[in-house]
Amino acid sequence: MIGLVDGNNFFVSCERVFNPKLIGKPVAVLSNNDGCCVSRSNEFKALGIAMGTPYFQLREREYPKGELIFLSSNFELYGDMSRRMISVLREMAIEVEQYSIDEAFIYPPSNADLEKYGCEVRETVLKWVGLPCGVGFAQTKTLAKIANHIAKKLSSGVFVLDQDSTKILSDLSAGEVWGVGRRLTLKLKAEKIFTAKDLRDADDETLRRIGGITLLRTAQELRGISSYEERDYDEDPESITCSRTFGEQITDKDSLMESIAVFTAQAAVKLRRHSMLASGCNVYAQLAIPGAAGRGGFLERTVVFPRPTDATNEMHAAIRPIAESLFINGSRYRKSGITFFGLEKEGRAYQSDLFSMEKHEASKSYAAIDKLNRSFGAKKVFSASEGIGPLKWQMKRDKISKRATTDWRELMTVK
DNA sequence: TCTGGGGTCCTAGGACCC
DNA sequence: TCTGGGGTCCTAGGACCC
Repeated sequence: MIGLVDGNNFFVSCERVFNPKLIGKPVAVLSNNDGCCVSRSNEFKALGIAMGTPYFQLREREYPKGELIFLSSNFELYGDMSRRMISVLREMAIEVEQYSIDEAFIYPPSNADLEKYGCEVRETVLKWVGLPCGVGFAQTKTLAKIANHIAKKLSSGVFVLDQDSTKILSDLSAGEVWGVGRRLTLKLKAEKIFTAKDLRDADDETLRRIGGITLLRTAQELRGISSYEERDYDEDPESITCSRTFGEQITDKDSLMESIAVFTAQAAVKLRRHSMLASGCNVYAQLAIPGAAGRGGFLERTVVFPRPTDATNEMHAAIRPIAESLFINGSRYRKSGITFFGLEKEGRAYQSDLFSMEKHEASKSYAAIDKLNRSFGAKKVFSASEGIGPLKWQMKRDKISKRATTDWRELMTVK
């Protein structure tokens, strides 16, 4: 049996740990730039406001003043709380596969009474970390996801799906199954596949035709046959991205180049954290097209580095001349970003690198720079190309809470 | 007139996830 | 006027190799 532990309303719950006044109230955490609601408390959900609703729409609606509480996202806090939750799970399970910031698959000890064990896991996470979660057990990951959904509606917060699941699957629409999104739901409807049970019992050829091998695997999982390879979600990534929508749109070349330099530097920090080298990157800018709801208008360039590298200055040098061609005079830009690809572990490339001495020196200085920036706060040491004044395109986060667990200067004070 | 088969690697695009 | 960011997997097609 596989278990899925999933934090309830995760970002909101993290905020409540350090601000108990938020308990019992309708609270939502907003995406970057205070764009839209990405995490909602139960009280907020009860008002019928959907996930992803733009914040500006809610500001205009008729709610009594102060009834709804909005917070900017504080990913430093959520990331740290997530690490704490996972470390509790590691103490209690045979194996843990973290799947996302707020959920993990766990393999329970053999012979465990799952109902009881699930409750213990739940209570320990709540007591030690302060976060409520749901725990679901089943034969496969897809079924464990379903068990978890049911668990969250129960007062115990735990559900074991071990008997025949036909009744449960026939009450569940196909679109709610993990791996079935909006597009697939439409295609399935055309084939008269409406419920999770219909999906489970559909014939393989139909499934293969409309959703490829991925959909076939989903159906297998519903049948109780594990079809996902065990994957360690903590292992090294295949690509690393850093991108942001600007706090306000920009029209000048300096700001655009500055933003790309900053995102390059940030992505390079992530790269070095994994001890990896990138062989190149895609760098892009998005034009602000009125009424396009943030879609379209992407300009993109591919840059191949002279050699695989993790040194920010080498990247800046290679990217700058090519990125300049993204700028069109008189255009407005809403976003820019960068994705590193062709990632490899540092040691492997090291041997084939003729200039390894030089490379080694660069790595050492960036290791020192990363350490300084970690100890003394972000952007204490940086390249001038990242901009020295206030950055006018920086994202808006007007309602951010304190980084209560990762910064000494922002600890809670008790009166 | 007749023009193989099998493999790898890379990229772009689509779909999905949280 | 104002709608996030960071990933994964699969597939198809092209380039290239023997």
